[in-house]
Amino acid sequence: MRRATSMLKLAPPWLVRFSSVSASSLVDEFTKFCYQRDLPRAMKAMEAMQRNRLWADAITYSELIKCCLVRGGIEQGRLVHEHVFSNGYEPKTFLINTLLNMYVKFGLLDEAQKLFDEMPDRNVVSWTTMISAYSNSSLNHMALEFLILMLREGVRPNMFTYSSVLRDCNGLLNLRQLHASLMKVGLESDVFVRSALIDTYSKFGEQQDALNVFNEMVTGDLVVWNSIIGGLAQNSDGDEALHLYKRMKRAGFAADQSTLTSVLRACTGLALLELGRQVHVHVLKFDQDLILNNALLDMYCKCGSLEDANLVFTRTMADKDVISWSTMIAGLAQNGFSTDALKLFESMKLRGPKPNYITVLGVLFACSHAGLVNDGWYYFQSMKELFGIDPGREHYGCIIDLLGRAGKLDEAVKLIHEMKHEPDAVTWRILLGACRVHKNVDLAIYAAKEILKLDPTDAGTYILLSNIYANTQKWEDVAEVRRSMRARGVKKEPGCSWIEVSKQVHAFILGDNSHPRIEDIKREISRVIQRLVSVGYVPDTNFVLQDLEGEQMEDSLQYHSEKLAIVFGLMSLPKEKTIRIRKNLRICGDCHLFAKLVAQLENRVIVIRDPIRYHHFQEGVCSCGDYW
DNA sequence: TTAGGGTTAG
Repeated sequence: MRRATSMLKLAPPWLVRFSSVSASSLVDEFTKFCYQRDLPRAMKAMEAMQRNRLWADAITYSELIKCCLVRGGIEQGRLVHEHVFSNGYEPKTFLINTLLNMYVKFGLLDEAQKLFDEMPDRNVVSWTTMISAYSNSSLNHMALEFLILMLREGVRPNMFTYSSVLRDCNGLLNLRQLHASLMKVGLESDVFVRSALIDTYSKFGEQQDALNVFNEMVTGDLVVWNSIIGGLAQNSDGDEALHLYKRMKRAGFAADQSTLTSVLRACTGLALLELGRQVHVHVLKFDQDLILNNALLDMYCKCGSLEDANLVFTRTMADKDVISWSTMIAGLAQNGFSTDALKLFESMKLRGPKPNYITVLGVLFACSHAGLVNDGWYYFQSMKELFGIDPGREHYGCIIDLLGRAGKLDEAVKLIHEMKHEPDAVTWRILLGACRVHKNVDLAIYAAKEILKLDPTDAGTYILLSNIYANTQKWEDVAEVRRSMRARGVKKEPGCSWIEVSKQVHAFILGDNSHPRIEDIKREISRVIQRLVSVGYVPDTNFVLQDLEGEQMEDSLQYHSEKLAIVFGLMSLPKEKTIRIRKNLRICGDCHLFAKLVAQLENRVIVIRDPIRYHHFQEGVCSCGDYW
């Protein structure tokens, strides 16, 4: 009796309680605690059940495992695992799947794999859980391998499996095969599968396929719309992305953070500042969303409105990550505000996140832009030591630009040959830009030939090369270049400039007279040129190394697309409004001079974004420092 | 019990 009493004293209170209840009420108590999400009591009850060789039903355990995931930890999860396999109890596949999912959610792939290997019967859920786990861990080859093994075992994939595995495709062929096989079993109408298909086709740059999948949709949801809008925006088809955004709204869907991020990206690509500002109003609903705010910040930077970007960065954004800082630093540098970019980088080092690969690119770009050769070299040579980042091809590109800008062309070539990475077309184009500024024809020919070896479709480089040969009267070489262009089907892209006026985008294309006010614009250009000539403007017809990408000598200099757009801006926008233009080709020397003088004479601010650089013209100077 | 969409450079 004394012994029994002492045992009771030693035993924890819950054991005393359960020792007095029947087996079925023990399980009932456990079930109750599981559904009440009372994890500590459920765990104690489970221990008592184990002592008494009692088990509950699989759904109750699955509730307990959910509770471990939300409120507990892996230790409790492992105890559940141990219990459901104890004393010869054989858990159903459903329950093992739940445990499998638990290990995956805790990030314990090895343990999940071990359990999966030991499973007597694996069903589609078991396989899909593993496929999804590998897919989320970026082990795409494993996910695909599992799909093959699953098919070999005769387990048929369902919509869950396909929507997981689609993003693991290692090639377009693979994607088309999966697309065909899911169509055979009629799974293409599932919204998850459809959005995964759209997303994956977009990632491979197959926009038409993505659009086909989208257009076959009868009923879809917001994510499907977001997939197609996002895919188009990421593949530089901003116009189509914005068109579908309007359709989405007409179809009755309200934009969420993901939609607005993609819409902002489309505005960024098209330099549509006014539309971007309208989108900003909707962004205010999601003011804590970091990704969306970063996209907003980038939109203002790339649309050339650094005032707005600064306001977003300093006032709106409570949380900032390395992307926010990098965006702002690169934005300042690209728009010609190098000193501000470097100051911001200093404050990032003091109170911001750790800089990454892209942050350093922005910093080097700022140094190059401001001609800070020593600072650029310092950051380049110490980036590994200071920030733990190995210089990549792009960092070398900035330094080649830095040397080129400073006129150190020989050193730039030496660096290209010394760098660890194989130079690509971009590397050689940077050198070519320096040759243009410093009028080094021989080196320009060398760089142009290197570009064409790597990118035989680059129309601008063919034309540049042909112009150089024409200028030095090497007619056979001119003919050879033209032959190569024809043979490869390379065509000169006409110069095009876009300007946003009263919520409408006006496009001006060289040689195209379809704009309703084209005659007025041409008359106004003549008047403006007359005024400019009176203050000393002489049209610059030296195109040989001026015009990199194509608005040609034989075309009328006077009607280059950016001149049409600038003058249309003067005619249509109030005096205090900045004239903002986006171009598809690099700005030519004459248009650059024209813009500087117009800005001065008409007391206007003009911002032109070409494919590579930004030009802020104000009071007769350009933020690019005449280097582009 | 298993699934899909958004941000910095080039």
